[in-house]
Amino acid sequence: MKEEKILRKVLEDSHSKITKPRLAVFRALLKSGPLSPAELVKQLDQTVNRVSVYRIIDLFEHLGIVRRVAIGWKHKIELSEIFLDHHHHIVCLGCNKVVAVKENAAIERTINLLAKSAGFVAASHQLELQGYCEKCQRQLRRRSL
Amino acid sequence: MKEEKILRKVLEDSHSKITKPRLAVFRALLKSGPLSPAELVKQLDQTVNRVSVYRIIDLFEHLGIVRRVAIGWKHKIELSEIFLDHHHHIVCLGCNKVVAVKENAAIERTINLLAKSAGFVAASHQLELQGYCEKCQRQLRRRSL
DNA sequence: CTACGTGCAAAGAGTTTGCAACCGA
DNA sequence: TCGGTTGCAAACTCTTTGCACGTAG
Repeated sequence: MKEEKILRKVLEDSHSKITKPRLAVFRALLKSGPLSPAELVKQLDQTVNRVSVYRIIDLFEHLGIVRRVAIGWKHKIELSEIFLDHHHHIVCLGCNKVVAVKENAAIERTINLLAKSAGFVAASHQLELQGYCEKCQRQLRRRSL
Repeated sequence: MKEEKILRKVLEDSHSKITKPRLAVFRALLKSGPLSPAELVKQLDQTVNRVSVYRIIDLFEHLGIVRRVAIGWKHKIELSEIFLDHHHHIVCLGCNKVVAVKENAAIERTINLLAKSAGFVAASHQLELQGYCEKCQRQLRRRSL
């Protein structure tokens, strides 16, 4: 339970209380990965009130515990890089599976150059990929025979 | 009015009618760039009904006339690559200005490699940057003196 | 004990649906 | 003319706000 220790420390440091609803939201995200607010609400139904989920997301976002990411064009909540490595998402167009891909130096370099070409200094970025996972690639090949 | 000709052709080819509301939505996007559904509704208030705006967005999306992009964690509608070059967005953290940056080969190559490292074949991608534009960079420097 | 956090009720956005009237081909 | 399209009313979903009660520190 190393992650939960970090959570407790962040909450304490900001003089926020460690409550059951907050732990429940955190655990749901830790277990299930990126979830939309609605999915979080549904998953915690009977445990945490709808409204509290929204308020906890807000708090967590301000404290840097979670961040909002775009999956497709909808946004989801996921634990921030305090808990997870800097990564991006690739969504399989065949089976909708979401896989995390680790950030690497090449990407970072290329992105900084891209920003520079527009006269910008890059501060942060998000990248989202769509493609086909190995399993779905095989299925596609079989179908096209 | 070259773009409008393309629009007319796409609508005709799909046996959809060329109507005033549809032209109005298209022109708003052409003039203003990425807009959220709500912004579109507001901009077209008194011209096109709220509900019709949503239906037109839907139609345009299915016909590939527009696509939904994540700006911040909210989504906006923008004309698709039939009308615009493949590009990404960089948002200035100082003044919120959104600038389009053109796609280049280096990015594409790096992204394909990234997908490959996860066993995926990349089909498409979106990249969103945040940073500081030239003007805001200068202001930051001045302030920190 | 006290202030912060939660749940409930209800208000407010944003989005969708059903239906009659309208209009582009 | 006629079927697709629009506008209006209303339903529905998602998110925010106000307030009294509960609870962590």
